[in-house]
Amino acid sequence: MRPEGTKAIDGRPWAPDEAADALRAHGCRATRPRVAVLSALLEHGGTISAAELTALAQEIEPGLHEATVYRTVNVLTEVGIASHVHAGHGPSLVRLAGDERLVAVCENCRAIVPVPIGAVSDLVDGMARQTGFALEPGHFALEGVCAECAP
Amino acid sequence: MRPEGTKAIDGRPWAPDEAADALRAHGCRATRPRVAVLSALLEHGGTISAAELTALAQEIEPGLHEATVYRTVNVLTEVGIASHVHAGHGPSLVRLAGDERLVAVCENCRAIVPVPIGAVSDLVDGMARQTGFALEPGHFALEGVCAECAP
DNA sequence: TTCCGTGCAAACAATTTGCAATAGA
DNA sequence: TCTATTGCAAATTGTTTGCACGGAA
Repeated sequence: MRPEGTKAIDGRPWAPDEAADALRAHGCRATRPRVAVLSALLEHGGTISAAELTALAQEIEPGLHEATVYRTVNVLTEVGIASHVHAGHGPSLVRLAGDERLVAVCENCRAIVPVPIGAVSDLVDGMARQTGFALEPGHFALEGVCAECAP
Repeated sequence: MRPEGTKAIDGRPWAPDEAADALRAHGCRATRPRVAVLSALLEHGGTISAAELTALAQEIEPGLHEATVYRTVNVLTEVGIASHVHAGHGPSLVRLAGDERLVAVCENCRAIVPVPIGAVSDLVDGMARQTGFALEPGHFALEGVCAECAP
């Protein structure tokens, strides 16, 4: 369960009905499947794969179909509630928008390690200055081997 | 055609029979399909998708099957001739090992932009020091919007 | 009531694998 | 010869889509 007071959508604290309210506030219908998906995402609070999100949402709404999760995630992304991260070989990951922390994924155990955003600000600035390329640090994951898996 | 004198496998200049020789030198059988795949990779000289590599190799060895390209790339990777890069949504990319330049992929036009390796050395050091996570900068691509596609 | 959204099944793309035939060393 | 490697087809995985029904607004 997400601790009370933790920042969620748009930086507001999370409340039980936030999911339905947020959906309506962003101009989406608050259907049971969508509420389940968004609640699961709020409750998890981190960066998660579609499969894991499906499993969590199905605890709230049994019978919910994985295709619905993908469609819902796409809707949430379009209206700015969620965003997705590409993580190398593995499936892409979902999280709340605004939580634009960079993540690193272990190539061995698939662990997701958050990276302080400041760690890449020089890189982003340098790329913009030298090549005009506008990096989107929230859209990709770094890869390597985590401390646990290192020999 | 790759210009004479350009660095290829192990930093040596590329020569017509290099593919077969390199395969044998690394303990692999130099079969026609493998020679075709490695020649295509040498000739291209850059970072390329499996589908593109298949097309190039089929110009040398018609009828070559895509599954063989995947298997060959895996072999080349195991023996240290090639390496692969994960590039966000798109398919993963192949290149010669030792060419560990970081690349950035445009989310809009899929252009592949090389990034000087020095651009991430601070990030790699910082991650190692602060979290023990050993980044592999050659294994993932940065993502963002290239100068051409920026508004 | 009127569409939007859902479940389902099927399509899809990228990649891997089992198997019998083939070709290097 | 004798095993590594190939082509082919089929399985896998992650994700998207067409369609007819059901439920929000």
